[in-house]
Amino acid sequence: MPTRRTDPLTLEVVELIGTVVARYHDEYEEAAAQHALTGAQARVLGLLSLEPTPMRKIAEKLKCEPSNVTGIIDRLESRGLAERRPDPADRRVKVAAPTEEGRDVARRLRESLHFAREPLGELTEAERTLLRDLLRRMLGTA
Amino acid sequence: MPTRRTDPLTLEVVELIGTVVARYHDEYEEAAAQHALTGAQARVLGLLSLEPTPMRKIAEKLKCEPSNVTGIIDRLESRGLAERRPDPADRRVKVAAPTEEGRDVARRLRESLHFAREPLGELTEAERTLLRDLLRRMLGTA
DNA sequence: TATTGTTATACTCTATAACTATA
DNA sequence: TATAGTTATAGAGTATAACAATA
Repeated sequence: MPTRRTDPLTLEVVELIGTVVARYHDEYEEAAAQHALTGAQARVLGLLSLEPTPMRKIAEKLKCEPSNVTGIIDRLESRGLAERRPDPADRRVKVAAPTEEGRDVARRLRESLHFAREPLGELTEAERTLLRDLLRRMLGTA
Repeated sequence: MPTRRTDPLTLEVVELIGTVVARYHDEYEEAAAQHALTGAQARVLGLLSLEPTPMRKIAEKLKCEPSNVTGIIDRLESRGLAERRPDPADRRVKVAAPTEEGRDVARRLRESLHFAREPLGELTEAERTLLRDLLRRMLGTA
């Protein structure tokens, strides 16, 4: 059972993490808006650019109901950034995939996400290693 | 001009931060939902519990248009969690303030935000100090 | 004239429930 | 029967524009 700490140091770290979260979120929305995308559209396009994905799977990754994905893909599709493909193995399934333009937008989107890349440039390699290990332990990854 | 790094170490740290952001966001929404609040309502109630705030100021803190705040405060007010008060110094201004029940909900909300408190319990004090300093430098705070 | 808050409008995201076509 | 995706619906957040009250 982990200790629940309320000392000033822990509270400061919590606040710093809150600041990181807020800044990350703001920069993500801003980058999406530069490409006339909503946050949800940008996230889905990012997913698809990694791998064409069935509608249901997209909902799982977004942690939302499958019915919502229909509209998001509709909007990406109407802008020529994504398309629905049949799954030869299961005719119920529709696999959403980025178009060539969609991949291009996703790439430029990724590049405009300076956050946590430029700021990390301020740290030495040893410091980045340290930060990685601390974050891993916080997240229970290692 | 900071260096834009794309080495594996930096990319892993970026991904870890993305994971932190996602987990933080999910836990926040979940905590809000436990009190039948949306994320936006919970954020505003949290603000008000620190200090009664004019509508316009709330919009600035939320980085949204003032017109949106009207509806959010309306919903908090209809649930008896917040109220609008006149500003004696400027009769155009309406100051939103939490009711006693609103303060109580805000307090319980804060307490249910385990994130970044329990995980930090896994770290020693020296490690938390290190993490604080690295985050500060990343954010340009120090 | 400028500012504060509101209203009206339209769009997107969200969950729920009912539907269809496949399996 | 069960599953994948859709449609229909309703609520909430968002931006924009126009408005009333006050400065």
